[in-house]
Amino acid sequence: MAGSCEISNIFSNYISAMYQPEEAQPPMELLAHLGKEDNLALPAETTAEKPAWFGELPYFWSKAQVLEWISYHVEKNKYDASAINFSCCNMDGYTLCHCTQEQLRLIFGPLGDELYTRLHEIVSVSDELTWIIDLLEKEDMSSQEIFQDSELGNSCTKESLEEMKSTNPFYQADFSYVSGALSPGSSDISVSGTGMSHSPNSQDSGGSDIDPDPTEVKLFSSDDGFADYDKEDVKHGKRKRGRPRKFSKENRDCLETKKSKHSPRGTHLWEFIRDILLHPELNEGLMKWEDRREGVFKFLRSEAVAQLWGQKKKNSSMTYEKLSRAMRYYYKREILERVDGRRLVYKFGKNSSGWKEEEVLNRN
DNA sequence: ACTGTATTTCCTGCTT
DNA sequence: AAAGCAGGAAATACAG
Repeated sequence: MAGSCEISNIFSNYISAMYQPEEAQPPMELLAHLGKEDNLALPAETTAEKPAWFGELPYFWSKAQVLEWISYHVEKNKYDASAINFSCCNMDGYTLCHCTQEQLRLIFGPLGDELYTRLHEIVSVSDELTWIIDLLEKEDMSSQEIFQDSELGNSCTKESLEEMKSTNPFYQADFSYVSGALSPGSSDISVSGTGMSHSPNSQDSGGSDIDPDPTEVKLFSSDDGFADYDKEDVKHGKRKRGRPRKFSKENRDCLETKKSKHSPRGTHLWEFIRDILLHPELNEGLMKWEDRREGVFKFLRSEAVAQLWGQKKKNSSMTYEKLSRAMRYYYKREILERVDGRRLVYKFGKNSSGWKEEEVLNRN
């Protein structure tokens, strides 16, 4: 029930971390000046504490929110607003998100680069959380037992889902389920109060995780990373990363319908793992800290995490076995340290970062 | 074109 | 017996 709210909060917190509270006050006088254009007036209450764009995906920003966000950065950077061609600022968030860096530079001058960077920081945050959305959707759908034939990968259901995705113009933003744009009545998309329905088997008992059927996750493998969307199709002739798989008949059938996939660089496995751990309200049941201070953590639902990683990399055949091999490579690089004798338990090493409580708090 | 990185995939053997 | 761990080997996409 509280799922969508929780994600909204998470997103809001992310943005809060990016924009420190004391700086988050948009300059009222500037806003008033900018707001003279017809439909750009800002609701006063939205600027009283947090800007109107706070906690909402850029894709869904209204023209006013876009303007407010721009104003915030004008003020923050002490930029001479007279150099800006305000006639070009009358755009909503969706339009803004599709502006190239050059376009923004054209409109905002040198500030355009800053705006482009900041905007894509926010967008990348939403992209980082894609897996959470996917998971929530998956959990919810499985709870509704819609995909009873997951073992066989019911193609009709798959297709209808894909169609559902493609007809949703905001699907690629991946937050369409959680933003305010979602109708309150659609709470069935969200999950139970635990963030995820807790599997009775997900207890801390040696990692025997009964996960949803991997094929079920396949059905939901989303194409995150809107920027790379089109490139995938162009490159469909390329082979998949890694050693070629030995094809069993089962695998052949599975792969025949699989899209070409490779993931853009940017998020490493250990960062992905770290990010799961940093969101306890969402990762409940997937992973947990064993010793927060020391960076010791444990997989509770190893296969589910592997599937999520696979989803992120557009690789539906990811397993914990493969994921764990990649994890073991981190020992040598001291990104992870060995924890002997404890199954599914790892520890962050000195070459990892961003997981310590101080680092998380100072994240800016 | 080449090289290094970061996986991905498969494998054998061992441990829990 | 099954699951997980360890680590070698090979393959690959991608960035520089």
